Amino acid sequence: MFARPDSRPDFPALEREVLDLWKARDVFRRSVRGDKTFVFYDGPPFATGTPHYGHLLAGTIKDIVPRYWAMCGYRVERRFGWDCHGLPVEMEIEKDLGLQGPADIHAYGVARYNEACRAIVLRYTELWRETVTRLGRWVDFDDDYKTMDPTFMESVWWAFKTLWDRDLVVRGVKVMPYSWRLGTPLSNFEANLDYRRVQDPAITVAFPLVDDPETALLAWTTTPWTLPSNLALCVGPDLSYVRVRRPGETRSWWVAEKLVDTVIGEAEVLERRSGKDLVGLRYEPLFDTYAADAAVGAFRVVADGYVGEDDGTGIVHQAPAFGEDDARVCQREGLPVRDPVDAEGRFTDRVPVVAGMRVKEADPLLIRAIKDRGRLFKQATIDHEYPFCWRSGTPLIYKAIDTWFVKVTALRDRMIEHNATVRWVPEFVGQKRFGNWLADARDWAISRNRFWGTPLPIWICDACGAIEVLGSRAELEARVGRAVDDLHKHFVDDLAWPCSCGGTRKRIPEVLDCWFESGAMPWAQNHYPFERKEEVEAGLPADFIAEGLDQTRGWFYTLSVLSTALADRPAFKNVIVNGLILAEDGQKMSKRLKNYPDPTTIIDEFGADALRATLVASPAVRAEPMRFSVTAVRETVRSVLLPLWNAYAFFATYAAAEGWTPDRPAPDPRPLIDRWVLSRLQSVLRQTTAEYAGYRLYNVIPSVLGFIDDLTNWYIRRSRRRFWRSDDPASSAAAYATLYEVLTTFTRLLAPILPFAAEILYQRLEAGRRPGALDSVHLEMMPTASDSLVDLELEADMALARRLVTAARNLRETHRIRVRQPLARMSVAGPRALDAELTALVADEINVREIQWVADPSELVHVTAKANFASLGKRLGPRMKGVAAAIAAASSDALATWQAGGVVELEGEPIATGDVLLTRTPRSDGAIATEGDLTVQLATELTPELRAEGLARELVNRIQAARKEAGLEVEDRIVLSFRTDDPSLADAFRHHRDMIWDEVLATSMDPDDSATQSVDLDGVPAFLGLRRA
RNA sequence: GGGCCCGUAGCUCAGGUGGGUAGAGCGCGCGCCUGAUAAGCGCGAGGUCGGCAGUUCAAGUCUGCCCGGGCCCA
Repeated sequence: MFARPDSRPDFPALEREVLDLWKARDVFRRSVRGDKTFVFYDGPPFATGTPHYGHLLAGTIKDIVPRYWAMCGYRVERRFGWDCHGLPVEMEIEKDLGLQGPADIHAYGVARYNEACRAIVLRYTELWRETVTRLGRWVDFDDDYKTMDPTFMESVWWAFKTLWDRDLVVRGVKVMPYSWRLGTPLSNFEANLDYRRVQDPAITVAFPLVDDPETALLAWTTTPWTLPSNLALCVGPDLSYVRVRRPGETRSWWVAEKLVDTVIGEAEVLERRSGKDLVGLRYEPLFDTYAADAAVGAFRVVADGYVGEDDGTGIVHQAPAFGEDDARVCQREGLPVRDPVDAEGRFTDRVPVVAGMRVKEADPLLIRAIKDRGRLFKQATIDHEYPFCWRSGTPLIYKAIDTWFVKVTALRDRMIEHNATVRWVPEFVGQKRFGNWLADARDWAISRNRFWGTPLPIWICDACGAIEVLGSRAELEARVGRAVDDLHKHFVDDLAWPCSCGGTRKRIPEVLDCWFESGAMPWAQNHYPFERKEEVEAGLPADFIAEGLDQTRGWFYTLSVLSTALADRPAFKNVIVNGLILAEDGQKMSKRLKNYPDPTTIIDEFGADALRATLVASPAVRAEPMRFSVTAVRETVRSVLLPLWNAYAFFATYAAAEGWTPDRPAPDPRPLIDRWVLSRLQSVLRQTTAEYAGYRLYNVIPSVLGFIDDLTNWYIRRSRRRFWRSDDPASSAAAYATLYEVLTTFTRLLAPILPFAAEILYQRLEAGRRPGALDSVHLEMMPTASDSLVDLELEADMALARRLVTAARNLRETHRIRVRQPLARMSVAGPRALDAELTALVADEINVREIQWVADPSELVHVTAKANFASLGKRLGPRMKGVAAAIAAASSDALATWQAGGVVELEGEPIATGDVLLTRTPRSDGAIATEGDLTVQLATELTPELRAEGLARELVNRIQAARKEAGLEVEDRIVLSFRTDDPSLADAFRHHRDMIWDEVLATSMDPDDSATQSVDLDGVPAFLGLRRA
């Protein structure tokens, strides 16, 4: 019936068998069933590399939670998603094709370029599929979604058009890192790739006041080329500024007070004002480039908190086209963006003195011009870090770029309200991190000057500037009068149509930020609203998503923006956020440094379950960083998988030997220890399912570990005899039925986290061996805890019994008395006496003849009292110290009163038993030990009779060892021989002959001279021999 | 520069709303048990709870500042 298990399980090999079984029986597909729906969204990864531990962790979480709900009767669709567009792909292709930036790409041909991107995007998908599958994650790769699918892109257009119609899209400029060599803006990420230490000019320029030409504001800059575009000067509103005059001069200067020494040197302070009191002062423009803007309020002092006084003058020159803060401040002040620099980084004719020159090359000429105007206060150079284009090696500049924005600021309040309904695990991510991010969310720049992405569906008339936004393929086809099958840039850029004004409507060149696409995934994966309309609307918000902490500003955010904008709902109800996985040395995992083991080698060596359990029991499931180490995986095998296997193997070994089958009834009532383990099982079941349901996966493995200890180190240990050569058929039947019930129930509980181990046990314990068993444990229902089986009093009593055993073992060790040596008695003083059955169990375990319950612990120990600060502190407050001292000095009468549960008055305060903590210390140096409220004493005196029994048990131990050494099977009978010169040992052997024969399965004796194997029994020499009968 | 998280034994980590002598696992040392056996169990050593102030009868826990590490943003 049950097969005898392999003694040494090869988990990776067993797991591969499970994978085959799942595939052959189509278990995943069949597990997607149930009449209630649980909605899961899969965040799409970039497939430009191979999966790493972060993906595996997120993948494990994304597997566990859906498996759990599926076992609770929910239908959980799981579709894999691929993020196909975006810069990472483009960068790889540019490298492959040897292209550098937009000019090269245009020359190469956008169509060929984009098709090259398309071809490479799915390069690693097979590898992903293999790894994710091997991990045991159930997710549908066949019905997946890709952000480059025409249906997906069409839904993205619909989403954009919907935002447009709701007035949530605006056109503006954004100051971005810009490579004039490539003619393109870069992402902040790219700008950070190549910082170099360089020398730049650092000049201080004077801006005389219109109303007082003898007084000038001093501004400092390291980019003189931005000065022709100056439109304002900015001060810190709360900084202190002074007007100073140098000795012997008539002119005076405004500068931050803190910086007078560095900027001016020795000077006389004429006037002191805070920044906000300088606001509104008008000054003479430096160049006449944009002098006309004086009419719209340019060339005056404004204030903003970003201005500091650590360097410069505390007064910052504002060129809104070339600085992000400048642009923000000037926009607020109603000033225009003025940019005299073309796409190649050259000055236009707007600045005649340097027209045609690259901005950086123009610096010296401009400085000269400033000097000629008498406006150069100070010229210096600065040594600092400056960003360079990581591809062309030319310095980057910051430059205003035409950009389309989503008006997140208009959605912010609703997003905050929606976020309050989301269960974040851990909580702080939602409340603090994401909450703060939402609270000062800014408008979202969604256009990219790139190629491989979903084109912005915006057409603009080249004559009148009329804007037309499309939301479907059909609309486009209607405009151009033919079918359009692909919406990528190279298919739609040339599509144009006449405008009512007589001009032509042409598409703008930009594509969408690929984050827009991932945020639109709830709709786009189902081609909403063109298909599956009801399904999508019913599926929002999702019940569950999970990603890494880095998605706070990524997917979590874009999902929230779009679901608020499109549906005015939260995007998800529950989210688990995982932390970063670091290498063992605490550094980031780095392919270059090879400071971490390849995930597949870990899985090949230890199995996917071990990896899953390790990851999911780590701080990474609470969004904290985790140091990954092979040791931890090995430890998981040792502490979780092997004990589990051993428990199964123990059961299967004897069930096979005894021919036990699951249809054998268990007696009612069952023995105490069976009721205990069933109670523990139900308690763990209740606790664990609550953790699953609360998405606190990090609590599951720890609570499971406690039960494994109860099961293997106590239940099975104490029940061994009942499984093998039991002399009590009813007890044996109960033991088998109980352990079977425990193992099969526990298996279901573990199935979401350890899907392979659970399946292995299910196949060996149930499938085909029990009527009604299914094809897979993952088609079973998660058991619900049944309160009727829970006996908390019994659990507490058993816990007390185990503490007694521990204390007794401890005493034996300190007094060097091995457990095989029976002792006459153990005396116990404790909180309560155990019943006869448990007392007998403890006596057997620690090998004493009798356990005596002592009512008055003072026979064994001194009792001293201490104040219970927790109960008294609140009541007494400052009087605590005095009362605590009085309690510590309490009389023996008082101590006795407390022990009896009475109340004693001290310092005018009634002190009850609960207000004190009683400490016991052993009274003599006899074999007494205390642990908390427990005191035990072992009677260590040995009578000849006890000594003889001890020797007999030593002998059994030696014979068993010899049996094993001889390679005998468990059930083999033997012929024994024995010889000793020691009279007491000979006596012990004679006296306990029946017990010894019985234990070692001896059927007869050989002559004494056959005993040749020398053994030592506690210092007593003897010889024994044995052979198979 | 800003937001958030982390800092507890050699290592990896627990330590609701402040309250007893700060715990676990691994590693180390010692011992024990055993037909679940290339396992298992017990005991021990090991700590300025990152630092400094403060609040409090009482701080690993609360507050402030500082130091170190990480993620994200600028």
